[in-house]
Order: sequence, then C-alpha cells, then structure tokens
Amino acid sequence: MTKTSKKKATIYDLSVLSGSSPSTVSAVLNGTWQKRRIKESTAALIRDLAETHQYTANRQARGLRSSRSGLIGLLLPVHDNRYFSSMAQTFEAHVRSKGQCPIVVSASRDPEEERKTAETLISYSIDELFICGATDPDGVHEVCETVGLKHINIDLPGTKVPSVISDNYEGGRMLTEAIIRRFPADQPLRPDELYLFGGRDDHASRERIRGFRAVKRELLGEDPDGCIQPTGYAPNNARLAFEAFYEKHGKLPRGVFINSSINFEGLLRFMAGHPHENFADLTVGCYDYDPFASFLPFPVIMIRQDVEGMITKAFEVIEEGRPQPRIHLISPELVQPRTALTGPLDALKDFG
Amino acid sequence: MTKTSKKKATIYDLSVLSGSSPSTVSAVLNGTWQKRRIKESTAALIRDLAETHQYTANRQARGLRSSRSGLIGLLLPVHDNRYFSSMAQTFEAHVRSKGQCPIVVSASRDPEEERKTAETLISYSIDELFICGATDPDGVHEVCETVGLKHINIDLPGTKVPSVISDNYEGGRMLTEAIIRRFPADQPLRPDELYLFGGRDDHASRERIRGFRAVKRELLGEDPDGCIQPTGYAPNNARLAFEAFYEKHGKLPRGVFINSSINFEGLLRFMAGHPHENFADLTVGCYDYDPFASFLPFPVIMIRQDVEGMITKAFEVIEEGRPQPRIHLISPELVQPRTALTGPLDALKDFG
DNA sequence: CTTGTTTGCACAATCGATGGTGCAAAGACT
DNA sequence: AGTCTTTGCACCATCGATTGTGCAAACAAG
Repeated sequence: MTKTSKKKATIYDLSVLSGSSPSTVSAVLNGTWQKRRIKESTAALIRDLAETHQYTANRQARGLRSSRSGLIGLLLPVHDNRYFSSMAQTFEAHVRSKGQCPIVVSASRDPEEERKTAETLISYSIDELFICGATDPDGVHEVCETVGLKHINIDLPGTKVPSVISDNYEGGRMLTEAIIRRFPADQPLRPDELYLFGGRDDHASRERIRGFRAVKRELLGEDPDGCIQPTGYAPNNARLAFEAFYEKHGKLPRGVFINSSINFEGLLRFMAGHPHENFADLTVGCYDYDPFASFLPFPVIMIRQDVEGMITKAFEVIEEGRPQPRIHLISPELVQPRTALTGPLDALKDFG
Repeated sequence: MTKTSKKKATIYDLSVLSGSSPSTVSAVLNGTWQKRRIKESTAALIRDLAETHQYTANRQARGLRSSRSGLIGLLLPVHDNRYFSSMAQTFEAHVRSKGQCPIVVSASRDPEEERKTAETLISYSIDELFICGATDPDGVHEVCETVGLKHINIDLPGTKVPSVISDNYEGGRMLTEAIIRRFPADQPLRPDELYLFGGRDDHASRERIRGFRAVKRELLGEDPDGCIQPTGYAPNNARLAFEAFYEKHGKLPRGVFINSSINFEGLLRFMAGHPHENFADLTVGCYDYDPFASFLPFPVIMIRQDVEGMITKAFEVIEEGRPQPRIHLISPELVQPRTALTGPLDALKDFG
C-alpha cells in the first residue's frame, strides 16, 4: 500500500502539497472558490491532490465552524416495527438525496427518554429533527426550541409546531366499514359483535376510535361503550384483553378492529394459547399493514399508512419559513385480505 | 421564559458566570477535575450553573479536539425488515448503554453504496463501525483501514476482520430436518418434493444450502440439483420462480425452504395471484422469524436468528485488542408453526 | 522566618474548516 | 510612466472543548 495514510488527509496536508494556503484548499473543495477568485488551474491542481489522497472534509471541524452538522435526526418509538422501520427507510432516502446524513434513534415512547435523546442529538448539532410517534412531542419541542432547532412532528401531533399525520379518523372509518361489509347480508354483524382492541389515549387512537364509533352508529345503529378496549401498545396487554373476552364469552367477537400490528401480535399470542380453536367466523381489521398478516387463515383487512407521503409532506413543511403549528392529514390506504403489496424492499439490489 | 438562551451555553459562558477559567469548567464537566485538583466547592458551583443553564458539551468541538465523536456506526442493507430493524434496535441499546450514540444507515446491498456510506460515516469521525449484511465487507474494510477505524462484520463475513454470523449451516440443517419430519410416515416427502427458494451467492445462502442438501441426502437419500432455486433477495424474483414452478408442475412443491422473509414475500405475491388455490399439502420452512408468517394457513416452520447474541458477541470481539479475522458462529433457534415469540417490542412502555 | 511542597487554578496551543480582510502582482487606461 | 482596477491568493480569527504547562497562594517542615 503506497497510500496508507492511517490518518485522514486535511486541508493543511493538501495546502503543503499544492503550495497554496489552507483557505484556498478549503474554498476549492467546498465549492466557494469562484467567489474567492481562485484560478481554474489552481483549483484543478487541488482537486487532483484531493482525489489521489482521498480527502474528505472533517465534518466535525466544518460543523464546529459553521454550527451546522449536515445531520438530520429522526426520533422514533422503536426500530423493529414495520411501520417505523419503513419511516426510517423513507426518511433516509430523502435525507441522503439532500446530501445530508440521517441519524435515526429510538426512545421507547418514554417522554423522559424522548427528551434525553433529543438532547443527545442536539449535542451533535443536528440541523433538523423529525419527531415521529412521540408520546410527548411538546416536551421534545421545548428542548428543540431553547436551542433554535427546526423540528416537526410526524405520526402523533404536537401543538407547538406543524404535524404531519395519518388521517386516522378517515382510516378508522374505512377500516370499520370494510369489516362490517365483509359480513354477508343474511348473517350481518350486530353492534355488540364488533370490538376495538389496542391503542391508548393518544391522538391517533382517539381519532381511530372516533371513526370506528361513528361508522358503527351509522351502519349498525348502535355503538356500545364496552366494545372499546384500549389496551395500550404492549402486545401482552392486548393478549390479556382477548383472553378476558374469551373467558367471558367462550369465543372472540366476530369482528375485531385492532389498533396496530403490535397489538395484533397480542392476538397471535392469544391464539397460540388456543391451538384447537379455528376461529372460523372471525374478521379482523388492523390499522397497519403487514403482508404476512394479510394472508392469515381468517380475513384480515388492513390499513397501510402512506409513509412516503408523510415524509415528503414533512420535508415540504419544515422547509417553509415560519410554518404554523397546524396538522397535515395524509390519507391512508385500505388493503383487502390476501394482498401482497410491494414496498421499499423492492429497491434492494441483487449483486454478487 | 426566563432562560430562553436561543443558543446553547458553552464553557465560556459558564466560565464567566462562575468566575473561573474555561479549562476549569471543562475539567469539572467532563469528570477530569479531580486529576486537575479542582476544589470540590468550585466544582459544585460549576455543576450547578451547568444544570440551571442546561449545558451540554458541543460534541463537534469535543470530537474535533479528541478525534473521537462518540458515534458508533451500523451499516445495514435496509431498515424495513424485521431482522435488520431488530439489529438496529439491539445495536442501539448496546451503544447507548456505553454512553455513546448510534448512527444507523443503510446501503441497499450495493457494494459501491456501502463504501460511500462508510466514507460518509467516517467523515463524522465515528469511533467504530459495525458492518451488517454487507455485500462487500472487504470493500468497506479497505475504507476503514486507511483511516484506522475499528470495524467488524455481522451477518455476512469478510476475510479481513472478525465476523459474527449466524450458524447458517446448522440452521439450514435444523430447518430442513424439521420440514421433512413434519410429513407423516405414510405420506413421506420425496427428494424431488423439497425445494429451496431464494438467496444468492453469499456466504449465508451457501451455508444454508449446504445444510439443506446435507440433510436431504441423509434423510431422503437424494438431493437433486434442480431443487435449489437461488433467486436473489428481491421478492419479485422469488415470485417468478414460484410462478414458473407452478406453471410447469401445476402445483407447488410439498416442502419449501425459503431463504429469508423477504423471499417469503415473493411466495405471498405468488399466492395473491392464485386466490382459488388453497395449497393444502404445503409445508414451508423460512430462514427468518415473523410472528404473522408463523400463523399462516399452512405450516410454517421458522428460524429465529439470535440477534441479541450476535450483537453482544460483536461488541465483545471488537473490544479485543488485535482480534483475528475469524468467524464467530451464533446458533439460531427453530420456531415451530403458530408460535408468537416475544421480542424487543415488549420493552415498549405504555405512557399517557 | 526561610525553604520546600502541595493545592488550585489560569493560560494558551490545538483539532480542521471557514470566511472576512488585506495586499501584492498583473492588467487597463490616460 | 502614473493611476486605477481587477485578479489571485495568503493571513488570521473563529467555532467549543481538551490538555500540557506554568505559577501564585496556602501550607508544612526545619
């Protein structure tokens, strides 16, 4: 190896090699050289040297000077979930296409951790922060605000800055209606046969529940309170709720609206505990999309949220000068049972 | 707001406020103050000020000086996949517990993009890099090596530095055997009824295929070449392979070994195109775990790779001084049909 | 009271890139 | 030839934290 530098080349190295000053090297390599009236030939020489020595600017130094880092943060509840990981994927694509670098972290839906994590990101001088699915978006907002960091909410809205979220009310309506219509006219669903499980007291759950209840009232005439079982987001709580229902009624409801795929896993856990039940007359609607769930042995109607649409919108809004703290709704999509949609995975290249 | 600083407090701000020098403030706040013989009372005063002014060190400045950033990189093929996103989740937990900050990026399995992305991370002076599932780990190695960056391979091995990977051979064997044993003695699987779909010419696929073929030979006596269909990782290629088989034979193989959940989605797409088939005599083994897939209307045996084990091992190995470029195998786990395992999602807190 | 030691801290250089300013040399113009 | 303008670049301060060094004041020993 001739060029085993072992340490990265700096503008000072290149300035010695080229016989020009560090500032000239810097200007050439960051594109401001025309403004500084550097001769084309000097620039070419320096670019050449940079190339052969594999120079790349030290982002920490640049960031320190310019108080920008080129990092854009995304704060998630968790990574290992289809919805949020596809947020990460889409977010990364957008950020990279702007020539910046994504930094994606998770905070377990814990308000305290959300703030702490935001502070960590801030200590790296990130340029913008996308707050996705946070339990306390306004808490994170405070942290951002004191250092003048641009930020925006996704998935769950806050009140201080703009929010881009799914149209949960409409999605809830669509899904509820699809469940109801799935039953044949001679064996229609009764109001007390359609339950909602999962979710908690956040904006998304509330809106979905509102849509659910509205459609129930419109199509089934009634909407008993007892049919709403907000069990939180933990899969095991959902499992317990199904278990309890089953204990009491000896079966599951004929129609089940599940608030998210995480809660849906609770249903699976319940089913694993009842291997001999075949749950013949069960229709599930789930507010999330997963291709495998779509092919389960009972009809599963799903909602796919428009992640690409939300991220795109969020970038548009955050670029605005003084955006109002309003809520931007993005329409989700209804997915019929046994549907295998394509996704970002299809962008995977096959090499080798 | 009394304390709307609008810009972050620095050690200089605190030094003025406390009447001591910046270096004293720095020493107090980064823990080296005992070594510098700072009075306890001075330290207390400064800590107090730091608290009330919400001081946090500028990581870019610190990193510039110390040529370390506190960032640890993870390079993935993609985010939106259960396996890799759970890598991200586990990785993040480990990194944060060491008081550092994770930076997770994806490079689409593209060797060029892998190197470029590594270079970007390097420009941020990351302290270590975990290379997960890379198509060209040794290419990334070159990039790391020239700047003296510690790195390690996960999931797919390289030849230059240590690699921590799944025991794909054993996993392949376990899964194949489980598929075969799933068939009753009076209707045993014939060698030409057990196919493998998906994967390509990488270490993981090769090992799984090797295990598959070995077990087939041992248990079924034969192992025809035609039963191996490495379709790459793209779901659509897998779909086409299933389609082609179905065209030719009018049915699917009775036993199918699928190389990954991504390829499994190809099977779903195929099935979506044949809504009236019920695929009664089909048993699938999939080298990945997904709870929904586990409950599909046909038996699905799955392999869950020990992500926690791999990450833990990788951190152990990378801390070693001069680790040898050997391969560390981590045993995966067989998951019977209709099993809902708990996962990192269960760590989600319910607040609100 | 003098000399030696310890305590407690300030000073200043440094990391690498940026950008304002200044100033010679080259060219234009009278 | 003398003045004015433009060209081309070097110099230097700066961003914020770290760290080696130096040096007074406080204290101890003789």
